[in-house]
Amino acid sequence: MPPASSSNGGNTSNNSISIVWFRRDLRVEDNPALAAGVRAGYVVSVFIWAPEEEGTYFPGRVSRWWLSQSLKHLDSSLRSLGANLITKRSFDTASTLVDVVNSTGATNLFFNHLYDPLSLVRDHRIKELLSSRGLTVRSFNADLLYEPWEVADENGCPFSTFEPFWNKCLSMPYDPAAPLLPPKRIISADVSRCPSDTLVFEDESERGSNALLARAWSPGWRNANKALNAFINGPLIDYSVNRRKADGATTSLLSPHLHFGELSVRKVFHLVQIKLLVWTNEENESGKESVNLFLKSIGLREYSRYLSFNHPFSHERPLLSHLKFFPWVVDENYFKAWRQGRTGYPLVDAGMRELWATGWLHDRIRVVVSSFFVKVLQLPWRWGMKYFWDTLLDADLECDALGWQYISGTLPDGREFDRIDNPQFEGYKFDPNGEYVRRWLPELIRLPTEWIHHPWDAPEPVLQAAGIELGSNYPLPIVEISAAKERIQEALTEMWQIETASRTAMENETEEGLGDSSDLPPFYYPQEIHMEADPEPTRANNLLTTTRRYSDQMVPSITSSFVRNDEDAISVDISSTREDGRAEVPTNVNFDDQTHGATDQDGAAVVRNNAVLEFSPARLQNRLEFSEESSSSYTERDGGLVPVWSPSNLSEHFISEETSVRTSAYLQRHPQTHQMMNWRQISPPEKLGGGEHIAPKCYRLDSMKASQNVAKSTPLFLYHFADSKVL
DNA sequence: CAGTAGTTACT
DNA sequence: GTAACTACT
Repeated sequence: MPPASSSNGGNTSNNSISIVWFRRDLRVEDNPALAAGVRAGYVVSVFIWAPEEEGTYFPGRVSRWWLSQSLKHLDSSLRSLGANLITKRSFDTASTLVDVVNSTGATNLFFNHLYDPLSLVRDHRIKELLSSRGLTVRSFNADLLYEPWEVADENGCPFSTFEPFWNKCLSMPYDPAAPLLPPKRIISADVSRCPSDTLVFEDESERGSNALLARAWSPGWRNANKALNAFINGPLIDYSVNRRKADGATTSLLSPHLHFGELSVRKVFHLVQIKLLVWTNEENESGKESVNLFLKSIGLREYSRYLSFNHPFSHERPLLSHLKFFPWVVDENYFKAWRQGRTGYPLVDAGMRELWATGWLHDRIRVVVSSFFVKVLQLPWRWGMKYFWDTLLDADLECDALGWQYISGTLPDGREFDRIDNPQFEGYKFDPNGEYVRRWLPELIRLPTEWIHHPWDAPEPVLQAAGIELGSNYPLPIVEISAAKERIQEALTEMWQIETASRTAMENETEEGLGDSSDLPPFYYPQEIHMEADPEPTRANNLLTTTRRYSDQMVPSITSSFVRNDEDAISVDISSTREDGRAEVPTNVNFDDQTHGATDQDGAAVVRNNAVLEFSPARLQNRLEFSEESSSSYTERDGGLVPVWSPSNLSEHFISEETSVRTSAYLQRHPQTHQMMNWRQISPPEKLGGGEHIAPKCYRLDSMKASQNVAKSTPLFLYHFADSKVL
């Protein structure tokens, strides 16, 4: 049992022991949790590695590599300040934290907020658990300019589109908190009874590929600052001009640093603002435009957290459900061709090869390949998002969910669904000279620029001269754009039919509840995910060969995932090893076996091999203890802010909220879809009574009315600060 | 002013 | 490639 905290008055005395729990805030500068720990006295810095808790979103190889490097960097910084980083391998973060409390005598726990759905639940649980054990638990904003609950419209409701959200952020009455300097020194607590585990982030097969990464990237918060300075004093001024070039380092390249919190976004914001002032004085219009565009991309990152916080299922469920019945193409061969860069569209293929080889992709090209995935191949977007998650160096659940939802047309302000971007035209836009394509598709290296983005149109002699045999050493288009357009229209027709049938079924349904729980079918993701074919185009043939090269970029298999179970028993079975040679997170690490089978009351979880995370709203709801309270005292800037979940009925609010979100242009052109969906969703059948007369009210497309509906609808999560009880 | 050419597109 | 918006004749 930990020593009970004697001072619960809110002011931690200056000689108490604090755990500073590092997560995705791997820096000593502008780290409010660390600063609070230093202020309070003795510090135990701890990082807990519990990837199994992430379920499906188990970090990919390159992401794990970055993390391992970043932790080394942080550890050396902390050591030079006086306190090393304790690293723990865990299968249950909460019980590991309790262990750390017990072995160090800590009375405070400080950490910085995260906004992904898993963290929201876990952190809330941990706060409850440790508070109940007498600890002072305080959490801070280190990841955002403004906390999600600080940014609301004039009615106090969350925004549902980006533009007004970002305008509001830029015109807040107070500036984002000024960045904190690093502590001058840290007084370490006695951690002799709290030894570190050796964390293993790569296995043998991954080592070679990872060594290459170090040539291109330098993780760590000091390196992040260098990269920031280099960008601000270099490419930033030409950002507006250069950002459309697929090739070359004209973007900031800061996203992996930001993902792991090596860089404070508030510091980025402040430094960039200074440039804006300078260029405004100099009347440098393109410089100003560049800054505003770059800030907008910072804003999109903010918005991704904002969305995730307000709609914690945005990574697995469309925000607008008007495509709920869309018949996606469930074709693993298409998926494979896309991953391997063998679709026959040079810009798409070049992008996929680059991603595969480097873990990096220019923002434009991400749009191109994901749009192709959703619109041309019509594969389920969550496959694509998962693949991005597994392969991107800056894989970020919130950002990627936002991106894929945008591409898929399931955001209120997204693009229309039935618009297909043509990679041929995008190719000449983003890669006018074909340099990017030739770099990643050497088989096309001798093809003239005139044909580089549409080799299928090239005359036979040209192809011959270039050494290209379509269908042999470079594929013909896997799907024609015109065929994709037709298929989209057919599929939409089919979707409306299914919807109508479903609505009819609902009308005849006497029992309630069937509809909502079935909204989210278990996430099926193809299991055989490797990069099988040899990526080197000179040797590649058109067939999807099955030569396996495990040493290269692989998508880690879903070896084990948490499945939230309805029973409150935990059975952890991590040890069962895989027979095949797939990449997986190594498990040969030191960990305490007693955490292994630990039971706790609400984190019920079962690890099953090859199980896929199922994390449905209904189940989440069951897991949360909702608070009755709500509060509007959002004034406190930091410290003690722990979001508390408080809706009465999660799924109901979520769905009714969907209906009031401003409709997209697509819906305006297809009102019948919208009408049906809303009609169905707005209230369960048994409350409908007459039915007919309720429907028209709910799908009114008048945007003013719609925004009022947003305003009136109960927010999905009413967060408030429960810390008055604790501090 | 209408019509046309040129441009830019997006979370 | 299409839509939507600018600037110019």
